[in-house]
Amino acid sequence: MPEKKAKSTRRSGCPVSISLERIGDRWSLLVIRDLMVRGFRTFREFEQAGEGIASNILADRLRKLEASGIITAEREESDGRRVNYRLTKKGIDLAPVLLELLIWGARHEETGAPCAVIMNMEESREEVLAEVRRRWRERDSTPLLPKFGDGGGGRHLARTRRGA
Amino acid sequence: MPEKKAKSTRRSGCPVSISLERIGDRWSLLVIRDLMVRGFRTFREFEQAGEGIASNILADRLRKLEASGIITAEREESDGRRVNYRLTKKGIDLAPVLLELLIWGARHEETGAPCAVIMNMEESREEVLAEVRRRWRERDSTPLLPKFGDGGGGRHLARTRRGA
DNA sequence: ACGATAACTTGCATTTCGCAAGTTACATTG
DNA sequence: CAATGTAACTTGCGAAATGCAAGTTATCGT
Repeated sequence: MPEKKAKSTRRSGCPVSISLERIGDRWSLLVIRDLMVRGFRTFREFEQAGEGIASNILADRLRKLEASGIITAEREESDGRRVNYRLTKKGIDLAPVLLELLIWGARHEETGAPCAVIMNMEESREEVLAEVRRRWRERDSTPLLPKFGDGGGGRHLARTRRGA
Repeated sequence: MPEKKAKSTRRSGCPVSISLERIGDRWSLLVIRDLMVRGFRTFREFEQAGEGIASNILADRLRKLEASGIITAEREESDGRRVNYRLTKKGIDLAPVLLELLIWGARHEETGAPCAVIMNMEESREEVLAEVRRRWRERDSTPLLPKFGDGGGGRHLARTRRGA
C-alpha cells in the first residue's frame, strides 16, 4: 500500500485553512481532547469511552494525526499488544484551541457542563493551560476533566494547581 | 420544505463535542473567518474569493450556521437580490477559537503567513480580539487580514490599534 | 496449547461532498 | 416594458467519506 502524503490540494496558504485541513472534522479534536485531559492512551479507550466513534474511523484518524505529527504511537514494552498514543508538542499546542472551543460551547450551547466551572476556567485560562502542559510534560494521566453530561456533570473541576 | 431542527443525535454533553457538532467541518470556520476579518457579506463573495467552496455546500453551511444562531441573513433594502450575512454575538464569540487556530497553524504548519505577523498577534491576543470585536460592533467591513499566501503574504498586518 | 485481548481490517449500505448546470427573483438597460 | 444581467440559490449525479458489523492478526495469561 503506497503511503499517502499530506493532501495534495492545499486550499490556500491561510493558517486557519491549513489548520482545518488537519483537525477540521468531527472527531480529531475529540481524540486530542481525550489525550489531553482525560488521560486516554489506547485505541480501546477511545473506542469505548468516546462519543461512539467507529473503529475504522478511529484508526483512520489516529493514522492521520500521527502523519501530521500531532500524536505519536508506540508499542508498549511490557505488553506487545498495546499501542500507546500520546500528544507531541505540536499536539499539546492545540490546548488553547480546545479551551476556547470549550468555553464557547459552554457559553452558547446547552451542554452538560456546569456553567460555574467553565466561567472559572475562562477567568484562569493561563492557569488551566499551564496545568495541561505540566501534565503533558510529566506524563500525568490522571483525568483533569469529568465527562460532562454523563452523570459526572455535577462535580467541579479538580483544582487546577495540585499543591497550592 | 420541512424545517430540520438541530441534529437529534447528540454525542455527549461535552461542550467541546457540541461545539464541534456546530462548526466541526472543513468549511464553517472559513466562512466565519471571512465574515470576521475579511469583511465578506454576500454569497458571491464567499463563493468566489474563498478557497473554492461549492455553491451547494456554501448554501448548506450558511443555512446551518443561521440555524445555529451563529450568523444572520437579511435581504438588503436597496437591492432585493442581495442577502447580507453577518455574525451574531454567538458568532463573534468564536474569535478566540479562530485566533488560536491561526496561531497554531502558523507555528506548526507551512503557511503563507509571515511568521513575524503571527508572533506579533500572539503577543497581543487581547488587542487583536478587541479590534475584531470593535469592527463587529461598529459594522466596520474593511479587511483586517490579507489573504495569506495569495500574493499578499509579504504585507504585514494593519496595526491592531488605529490611533495608537 | 487455548482462550482472551488489543488493535486494527474488510465489506457494504448510507450519507455527504464536489462539480456542473439549471432555476428563480429581482435589477438594470435600451 | 421586453431583453439582458446578476445574485442566490437548487438539482443531478458520480466520487469520496462515514457508520456498522464482522473478521483478522499478533500478543498475553494460564
